Amino acid sequence: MPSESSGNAISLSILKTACSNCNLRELCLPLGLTNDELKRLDDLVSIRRRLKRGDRLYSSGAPFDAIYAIRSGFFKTDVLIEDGREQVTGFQMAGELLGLDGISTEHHTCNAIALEDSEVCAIPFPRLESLSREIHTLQHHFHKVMSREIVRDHGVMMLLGTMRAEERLAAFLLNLSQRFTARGFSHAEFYLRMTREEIGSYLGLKLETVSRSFSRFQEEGYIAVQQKHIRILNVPGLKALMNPRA
Amino acid sequence: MPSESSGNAISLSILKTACSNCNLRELCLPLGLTNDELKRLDDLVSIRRRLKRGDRLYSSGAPFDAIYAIRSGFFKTDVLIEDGREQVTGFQMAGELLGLDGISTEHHTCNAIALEDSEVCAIPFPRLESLSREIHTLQHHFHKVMSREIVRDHGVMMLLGTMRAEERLAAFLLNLSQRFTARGFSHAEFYLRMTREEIGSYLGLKLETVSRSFSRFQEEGYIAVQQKHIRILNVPGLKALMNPRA
DNA sequence: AAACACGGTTGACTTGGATCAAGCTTACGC
DNA sequence: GCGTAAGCTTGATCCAAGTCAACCGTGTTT
Repeated sequence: MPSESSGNAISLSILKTACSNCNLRELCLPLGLTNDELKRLDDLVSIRRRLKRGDRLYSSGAPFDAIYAIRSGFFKTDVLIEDGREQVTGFQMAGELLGLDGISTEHHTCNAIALEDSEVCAIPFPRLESLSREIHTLQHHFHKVMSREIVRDHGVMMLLGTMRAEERLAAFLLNLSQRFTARGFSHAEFYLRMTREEIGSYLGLKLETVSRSFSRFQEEGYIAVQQKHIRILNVPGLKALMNPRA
Repeated sequence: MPSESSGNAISLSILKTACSNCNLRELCLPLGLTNDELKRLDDLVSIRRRLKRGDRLYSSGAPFDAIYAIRSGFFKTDVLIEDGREQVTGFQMAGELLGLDGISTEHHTCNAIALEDSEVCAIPFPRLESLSREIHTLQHHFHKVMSREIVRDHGVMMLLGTMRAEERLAAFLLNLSQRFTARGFSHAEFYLRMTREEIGSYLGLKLETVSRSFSRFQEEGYIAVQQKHIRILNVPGLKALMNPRA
């Protein structure tokens, strides 16, 4: 693992992490649990792990034993094929879960890489299954989270299968904006944590096309771009761009 | 519902359906259950539904209350956007589950349409959740099935995001072949249940491109095509096509 | 402060797949 | 058995995005 945080052998540290006083509990796994149930989840989610920018949370092929809830930071997941092609399958932010792909074969099938210094809570999967056999609400919510991931993937297929470059990028920006809003950040102004190349990989475009589309959006007054700093100036305009026919 | 089988008001018929003597149990939900557990699943999976070619199993927006196991037949799932664009999100065959997308919002988010006369087992979701709280193996297997769907979706993203037309089609054919094989059919000879347009929608291509690629594969001797009848003549050749660089 | 590297922008040119269009095949209804 | 429609094939042309290449901006290292 080349990019493991060097000079600090212990990247897996045991810290008191409690879902019950985590401000992400309304976005994350604990959603809908009673206080008593929350306490039981606390016992399970006791290991927190810090990652520096560029570190891998897990790699494709590695044995699966836990899913991870992002406490802070920003990640990408990607799949590589032998000839070097990369497909970014998603960008994840605080409150979202990572690692669901590993349940299927008991091995991870993609790489999860921190795009900024981040912190995650490890949730040992067998214990999550056993607790969700006891807590109905937890079980149901977990199923919803997995299903939501499937629905999200369908949206990406739609994007990749039917949209043109500028529609894809508009959809991407609006999606980010909406997710930042849900976390209490500005909907109109944010920093991109990923490069043009990573955006391109996610959207099925080359980095030059991403860059050109950003420039066009700026010329048209939809956004202001300065490198990774984005300000959205015209949400309805972007929405119209996404769906030029309707 | 325009295409509901007319002249036959009862498309939802109650028939004795038992997982315990279903020959798909090794592919489907029952995988890994003991005989006693299977009996309990039988109680739950009691409603079978027949669909004619073109019928919808469910539509986007409809309330979700059950997932469906395909007993026989062939389906597509698709998502439509307002301007009429269609994205086929998958083709499903016997032993596979339909409807997982609906768990997330309690409403279906795509359409499921039979591509040939088909039969499905309806599995009321609340009852599945309650049974899987009791049967460990069922719970775990269900999680694996959902996870497998996520992994499959990543594969489609890879295909749509990074592959060229002929690579996509080669991957598609090899995937079908492999799934037919797993069901005891010939790996080398089968009928496509979907049109060129549906294949194109799934692969992010126009029907003309699909048709031309089929023709090229035939010229090169990789396959023999006659409308919907496909014979695969050179599996290694197709595999090489899929990944020309490596 | 200079030098380097990485990421981003922009331009010129190419190309794979889309589009438009015509004709063919197969299946089905009358 | 004939007519029609739906689906498939093939050709000619076009264009959105890819490729190749030069240059710029910013941040980091020495």
